[in-house]
Amino acid sequence: MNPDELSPVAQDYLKVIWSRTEWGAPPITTGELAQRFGTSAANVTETLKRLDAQGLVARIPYKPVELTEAGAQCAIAMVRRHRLLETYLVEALGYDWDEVHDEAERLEHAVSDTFIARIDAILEHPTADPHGDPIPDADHRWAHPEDARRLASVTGSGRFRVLVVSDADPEVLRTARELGLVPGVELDVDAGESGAAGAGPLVRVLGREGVEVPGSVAEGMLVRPIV
Amino acid sequence: MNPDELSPVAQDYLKVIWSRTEWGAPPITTGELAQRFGTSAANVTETLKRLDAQGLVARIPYKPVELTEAGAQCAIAMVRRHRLLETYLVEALGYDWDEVHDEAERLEHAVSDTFIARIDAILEHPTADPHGDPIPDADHRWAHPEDARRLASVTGSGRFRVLVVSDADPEVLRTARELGLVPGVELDVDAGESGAAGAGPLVRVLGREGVEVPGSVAEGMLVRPIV
DNA sequence: TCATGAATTTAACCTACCTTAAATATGGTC
DNA sequence: GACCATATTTAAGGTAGGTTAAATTCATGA
Ligand SMILES: [Mn+2]
Ligand SMILES: [Mn+2]
Ligand SMILES: [Mn+2]
Ligand SMILES: [Mn+2]
Repeated sequence: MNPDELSPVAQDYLKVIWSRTEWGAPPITTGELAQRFGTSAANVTETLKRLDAQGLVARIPYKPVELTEAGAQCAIAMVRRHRLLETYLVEALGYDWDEVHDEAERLEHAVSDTFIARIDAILEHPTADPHGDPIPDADHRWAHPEDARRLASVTGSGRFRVLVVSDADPEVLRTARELGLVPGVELDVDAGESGAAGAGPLVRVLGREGVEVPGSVAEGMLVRPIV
Repeated sequence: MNPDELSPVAQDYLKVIWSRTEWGAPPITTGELAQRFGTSAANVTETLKRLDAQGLVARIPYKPVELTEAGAQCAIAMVRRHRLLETYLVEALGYDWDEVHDEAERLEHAVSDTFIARIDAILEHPTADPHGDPIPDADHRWAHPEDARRLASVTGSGRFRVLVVSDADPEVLRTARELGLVPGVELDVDAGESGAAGAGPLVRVLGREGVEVPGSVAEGMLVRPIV
């Protein structure tokens, strides 16, 4: 099913449900969806019933919701749109990486497949958005590193490369940029035992001073060990 | 009032009501709005009641509808968005002039003021869209030539310059382009008495063969006499 | 096993936008 | 001035996406 036969609300639900499990997290619950969309759990239940009736999610009452194959295909198409748009806003329109998410969140429901194909070509088929999130290609294929983990979950010490910085909170993005923590950067991490709540791990970006990474930033950052 | 506090439906109504009088035509009726949006007259009446309650139109039952000052300001902001987007799609994304209208019709409801300001700067503050329609500036000012008329209404003969080709019908745009009838072009027109219905005036583009312009194209084209 | 608190669903109600069918106002015409 | 065709409005009803409050289910700890 083509995602633009769906309402903007349906498109957003599929995208959020899919994104939840992108890095291996368990499926999303009614309450979490309500929080994410700033709406009531009652409204989420009703909306999930409609998506279930359309064959886009497999809903079991009282359980976290999962996508059907059709729902997943629509979701991936929406994720592709969202991330290509974010990339275009940064590369072609001079947006900062903490400004693009909200704009893309609206544009993704309005652009045509033609528009997406044009910016994909102009950007020369990028494989990651400004935050490091992978961009599925036109055939809905993309590469996810197996050994990604949250910086906040790193214990002990070692050398890592930054993969992704979550675009959910603009403040996290601004802080990360100030600390030099952008996708591709190499880090020496020394995280003690398991990180006291609040304070994050001690991190040294190569060629910079050591800094303590705030918990919120470490929580939103995915890294992979360098072999 | 800022137009993005309004629903897409409200935004489109204001834009269409405003556009109707842009070149001096009388205000638009319920029936014409219904036809334009492909909906029922009953639905138009209900929607106009809501716009009236919001102070955006001054509705007198059974009369053509007119905008309030607040409604006109929103309308102009939407027209500006629409025409800047059309221009950007042609200039930056390689769209053809008969493809941009539908895409802009959706994007205009999704873009932020920031987005509009960026493309306005990149395009160096254009004053006309690809069809020749004037683009209001950020202060909602723009220039309309006084002596514009429909090519279909020209009688006798004379020299004219093409101002605008209507973007309502992509087929008209393709035909106009094939005939060389694009904004800025000079024409020698010989239109006989008042044009038999269907067949349009005889037109000779400077440096080209004389051609008979189809009625639908002559109807959608605004020209001004060259002094 | 069973009581309890939290999460979830159901119920009742709302607005915006859409439909079709029926009623009504309007602008000529005789 | 009454009549008629047409445009418009009103009426009744539907769906998507919201709300709050009440009922229900689930997981869990005593
Ligand atoms: Mn969105
Ligand atoms: Mn992103
Ligand atoms: Mn247009
Ligand atoms: Mn529109």
